Amino acid sequence: MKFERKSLCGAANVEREAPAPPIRVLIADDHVMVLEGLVAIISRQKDMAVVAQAANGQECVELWHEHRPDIALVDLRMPRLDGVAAIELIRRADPAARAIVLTTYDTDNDIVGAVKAGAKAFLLKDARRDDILDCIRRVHAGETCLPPAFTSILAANLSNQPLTCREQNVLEMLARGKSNKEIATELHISETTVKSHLRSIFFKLNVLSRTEAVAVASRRGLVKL
Amino acid sequence: MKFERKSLCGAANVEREAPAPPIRVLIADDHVMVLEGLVAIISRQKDMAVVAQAANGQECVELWHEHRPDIALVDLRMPRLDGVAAIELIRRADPAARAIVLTTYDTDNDIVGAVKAGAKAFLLKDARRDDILDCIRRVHAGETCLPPAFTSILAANLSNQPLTCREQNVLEMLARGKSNKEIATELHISETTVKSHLRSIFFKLNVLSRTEAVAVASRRGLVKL
DNA sequence: TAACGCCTCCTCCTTTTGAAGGAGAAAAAG
DNA sequence: CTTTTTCTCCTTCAAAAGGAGGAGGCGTTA
Repeated sequence: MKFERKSLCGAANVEREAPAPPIRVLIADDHVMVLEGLVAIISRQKDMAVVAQAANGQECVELWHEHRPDIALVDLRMPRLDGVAAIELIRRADPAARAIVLTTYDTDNDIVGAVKAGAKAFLLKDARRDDILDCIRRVHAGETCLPPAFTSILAANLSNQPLTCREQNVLEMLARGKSNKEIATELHISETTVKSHLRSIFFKLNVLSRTEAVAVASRRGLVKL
Repeated sequence: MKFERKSLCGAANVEREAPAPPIRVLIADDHVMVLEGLVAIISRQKDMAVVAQAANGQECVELWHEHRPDIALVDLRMPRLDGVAAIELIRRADPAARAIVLTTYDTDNDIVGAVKAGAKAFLLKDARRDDILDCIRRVHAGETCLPPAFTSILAANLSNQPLTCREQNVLEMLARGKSNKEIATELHISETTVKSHLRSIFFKLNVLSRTEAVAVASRRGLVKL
């Protein structure tokens, strides 16, 4: 505020002669409703411009190389190449690239991967108009912004040891309501082994029973319904 | 096709003199991204016009009375008044009103309620552009359209007996991973009674175990995560 | 090579769950 | 006022799940 006042005259002159260039935004989302919505919202801003739209992760990476936007808004769940992979590819080519992740679920397990991939911010799909615009401006200014709900998930997920491949298999069958015996048969292992994996799962998820494990797994998005 | 050919000349004349009035659409969704997206997509069509936008169910009903649109696109999950209730209110005032339900999940339990409330069609939020426009035109023409995934859910839900209040309580605690003993304590009933309710639940959900019950309940949206 | 994590399997033991039967009381619907 | 539904509780019994502890094979990495 003070800065603006101080240099108000000068700034006005500068703006008239050479207005600040708009923030160039790339949007990637396979949901046409969301994609179009973001385009409409962002295009309406004077200080922003949508330079490209992608419907999947692969297209997102290609268009990023073509247009070199200031900010990429990237959906987590996309066909061909998911959001995390897309962000990784982009940031491998240019570590300074700034990506904001779009996600429907604040419980999404992939947000951990997204942070590791270098995402600067998260936007839930139920974000308000101002949240969206604020977020873009802040990230463009070099800040990051994580919704409060995400902090706890990140903490939980970073501290918690990840499930091993086999444990993941067992968990998925658990979530389909299979019994130990059924799991053993389908995975071609003994029932004892299944129990063994289950104990590890219970420990890692910090639960006491298979039922609770299914509940937690479903809540955290560890298994697809 | 044959009809169009037959009266092509006449139709052309009519269109030049008095073009068919556009389909007047009301859109209700609390997600600004989706709302804006639909507005953008629909506004671009020559034969459609967005006459009002609502951010919650209450607003939706009010704006419907004010504008009397041909079609209302209504999100299921909205604050203040959910989609089902909004559609009920609207159709109570005018049984000829046509509503299309927007939903994120094709497993959403509320779709049964929406059908009962008189919804004419369903649109998943990952629908393609053409699906959306087709759906609106078909409903305006008096047709209905239900995505194939919905048919089975409707069949399952309409045939299945609903859970009693007590059974619902037990199911919710089940989904939180509680044991029979814990459920009994919290509900101030004996463990045998809990088991009794569980048997009814298993029968109604057509499952064999508590774990499977939680899996199915979570899939069908019978319990909130 | 040694340490480590992962997957596999074992035994012994306790607790929990689920099936199957019946049965009484209260409330809602007819 | 009946009938139906719902909720409550009982017994008995078999099966499933879970806890504790140990152990061998295998591949990777320090």
